[in-house]
Amino acid sequence: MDLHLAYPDIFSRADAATLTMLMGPRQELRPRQRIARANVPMCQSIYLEQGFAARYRLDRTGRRQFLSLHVPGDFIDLPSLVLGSIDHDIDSVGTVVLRGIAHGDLGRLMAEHPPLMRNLWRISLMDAAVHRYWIFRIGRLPGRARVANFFCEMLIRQYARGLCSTQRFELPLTQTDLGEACGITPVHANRMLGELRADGICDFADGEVEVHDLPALIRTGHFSWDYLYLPSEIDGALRQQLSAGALRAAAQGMR
Amino acid sequence: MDLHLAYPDIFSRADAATLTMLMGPRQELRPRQRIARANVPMCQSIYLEQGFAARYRLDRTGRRQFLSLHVPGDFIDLPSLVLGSIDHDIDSVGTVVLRGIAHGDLGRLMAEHPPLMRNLWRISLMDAAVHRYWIFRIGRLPGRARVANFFCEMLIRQYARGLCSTQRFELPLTQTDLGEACGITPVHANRMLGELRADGICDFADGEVEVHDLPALIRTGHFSWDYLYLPSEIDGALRQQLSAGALRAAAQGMR
DNA sequence: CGCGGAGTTGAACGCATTCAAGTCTTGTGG
DNA sequence: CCACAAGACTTGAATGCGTTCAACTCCGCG
Repeated sequence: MDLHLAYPDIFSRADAATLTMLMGPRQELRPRQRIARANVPMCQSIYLEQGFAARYRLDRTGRRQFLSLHVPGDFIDLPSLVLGSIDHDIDSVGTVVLRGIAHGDLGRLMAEHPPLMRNLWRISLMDAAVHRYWIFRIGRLPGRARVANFFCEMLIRQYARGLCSTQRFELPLTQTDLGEACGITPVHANRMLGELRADGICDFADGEVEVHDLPALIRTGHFSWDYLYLPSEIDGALRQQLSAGALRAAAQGMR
Repeated sequence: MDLHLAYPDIFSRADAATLTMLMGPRQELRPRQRIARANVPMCQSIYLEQGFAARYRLDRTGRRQFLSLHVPGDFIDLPSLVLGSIDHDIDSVGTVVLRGIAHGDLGRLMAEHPPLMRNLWRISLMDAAVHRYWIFRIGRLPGRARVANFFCEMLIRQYARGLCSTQRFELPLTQTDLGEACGITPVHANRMLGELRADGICDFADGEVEVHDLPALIRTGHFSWDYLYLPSEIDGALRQQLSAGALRAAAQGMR
């Protein structure tokens, strides 16, 4: 995943090329490896070229709560660039490919080229909007809607990068991981998945979600994607797909 | 609350003075008034000179989920400076005093004085760290611990600004608001407060929290403040207070 | 072959919600 | 000045969603 493709409205091709020049070598990590550690001073930020990565905090009993889940193409660990370190751990979820960018290089580049700083800031703010939506999801939605809502986010974030269609997307989590993302137990996650499957809404297996009825998934999850700040073309494409799907469904219903 | 006092490690006295020059007139709002609206283009950011303000999202049934609660001295609505608008509403909680800073003025100032941008970015990142901790609180802690944990955050954020001692602090919320912050019902919030009171830990009434046993409050809330990125003097002062309190408690226990 | 992790399912329990009633305070209008 | 309405707080009782405990299957791997 190339930086310009990942953030088309943030990095021009030229900016993306400059940043890519500064990146260190590709580094592959296996599942459940530590990417960044809490309270350890960092000297580089990380670009998640392939794969998924989870930020999480442990509770007293040692169980994880995911704080966010990064999808391929995310520029992660920007907080450490400005704050020096982070307050939580980040692990790979599934196999990942990372590339580091030294804080020093980024600092020099931002000094020469100030708009870059604003662009990176913008990415941080979009991440923060996602954090806030997670608070809403976990605080207000019942388990079934939580899972559906989470799937919607993962679908649309990947769709926006051209990584999937609206029928199927990658999500290399175990059911336990899914529970840790949604704040429910693995057993309950399993049951909610069973319901979504039985209702013909979607099917989660083998690290993939197959979406059978996207409008129903969105409805069940009480989802709206206003918080994702999608480029307007993508937003338009999505709306079109959905209304086309609705028309098709209505036509089928009329037969 | 002066900007330098609110962010001593971010804004020097000189920077704070410059920014304060740009601020519009003080504006007082009564409780539960709209400060910023979702999806409406903003042309100014807001400094919360006095009082409390809540970001929230409504669920389908019209109930609010707080996404964050700003305390006096917070620079709020920085997201709108970079993103243009926000995806949720912000209301006053209790009476507030606001001062606006035009995005245009901020933009010019950042252009002349690049370090300022990094400092504002830093504030955004500290806010994001708080968001993440809210996910943890709501996702992993049972009701009683959630309330205690939330109180700890409110205490320490205000303590760090010199707004309170560790014995008592302002929190002009109703029990319903508290429930909306912690993701529980008003009735349950009431019961958890009753337990904390009965256990001699703290007492929440009339918009104030009286802390009777801070170590117990922290323990009950499974709280740690690593995510608040406090200036080291403040962090040190807090640790000292706590260990002094523990020693005093131990001495009393030995009598 | 046997181990361990992931997924599945049943049953009992319990935390939190919901519904409901009642108190108290505050502010407003008769 | 009092009556009354509205909102905040409190408490009880019933319900139910989600957790916990437990058993069992399936699959990949040593």
